[in-house]
Amino acid sequence: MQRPFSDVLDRLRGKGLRPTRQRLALAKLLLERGDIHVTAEELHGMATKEGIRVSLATVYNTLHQFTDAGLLREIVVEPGCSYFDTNVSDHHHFFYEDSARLADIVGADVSIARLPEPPAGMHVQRVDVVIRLSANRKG
Amino acid sequence: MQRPFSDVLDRLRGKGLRPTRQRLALAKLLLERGDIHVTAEELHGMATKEGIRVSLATVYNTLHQFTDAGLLREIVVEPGCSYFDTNVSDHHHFFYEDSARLADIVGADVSIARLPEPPAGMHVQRVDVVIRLSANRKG
DNA sequence: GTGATTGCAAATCTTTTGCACTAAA
DNA sequence: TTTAGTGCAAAAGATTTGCAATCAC
Repeated sequence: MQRPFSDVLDRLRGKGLRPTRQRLALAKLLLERGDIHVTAEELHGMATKEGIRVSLATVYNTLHQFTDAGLLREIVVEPGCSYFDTNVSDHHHFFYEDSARLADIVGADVSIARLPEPPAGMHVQRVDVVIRLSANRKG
Repeated sequence: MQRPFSDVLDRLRGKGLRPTRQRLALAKLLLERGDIHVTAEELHGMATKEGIRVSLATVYNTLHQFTDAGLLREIVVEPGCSYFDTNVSDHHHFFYEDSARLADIVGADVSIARLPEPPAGMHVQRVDVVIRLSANRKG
């Protein structure tokens, strides 16, 4: 599952994104560690922790460039904060309301039996399913 | 479907919300005109247009009080802006990405065939399905 | 070199909050 | 009266943008 460094570089190049120091470092953080969901703030924190110097503005810009390039998927489940998902395949999410965490649902575990016809002149861009979870009351 | 004024008043009272001039006016705007989806800014605009003087801060507070009381449902589909839905029954949404509009999907038109088991100690609070639509390319 | 990218700080946008004032019960 | 609710302006977050400095090619 782990891809070699040169692959990240190629993936950026393949999308027409110049592989700058910052983009490479962020791409490695994001794409070489399985499926994760991060906010811009969190990714900035991860970078800082690893000694990568990058501004928060660049993190935001980079996340959106990666999203536009199809390397990430943006998910909004709560007001005031976007998550970015490194899993860009067709899948849905659990959202833990108590901890504000997202988790992927294995594709086959949710299936939509019937989809309504999209209105005339429209086509379906994407279907998002979010299952919101709370902790059971103790006792 | 249209309920009389006194009913709005009773609904507020029933929820323990003191029926102030502002709350009554906003409740009438929201609850006496079928199913709608509004942002705080839009509702404030609607109120202003009808000559109802109410501050944007009060609109925000009121929307959240109504949501907590179960009179509205909050929906987030894009970063930086919440919608409030007057339809609080179980249903899902179309989201028109081009115009940033929401529309209800009739309940029976979407059905989820299989739901994954919620993780241990968790229960499902709500399932949100958003079908994102774009206009077809002309030509 | 040259144009794309970055960093910073300032700007923007949505939403929340503190607090004196007003109104409902 | 007494307490909840309102308005305003200021604060708080998340995100974006302008622009000079820097980097990839």
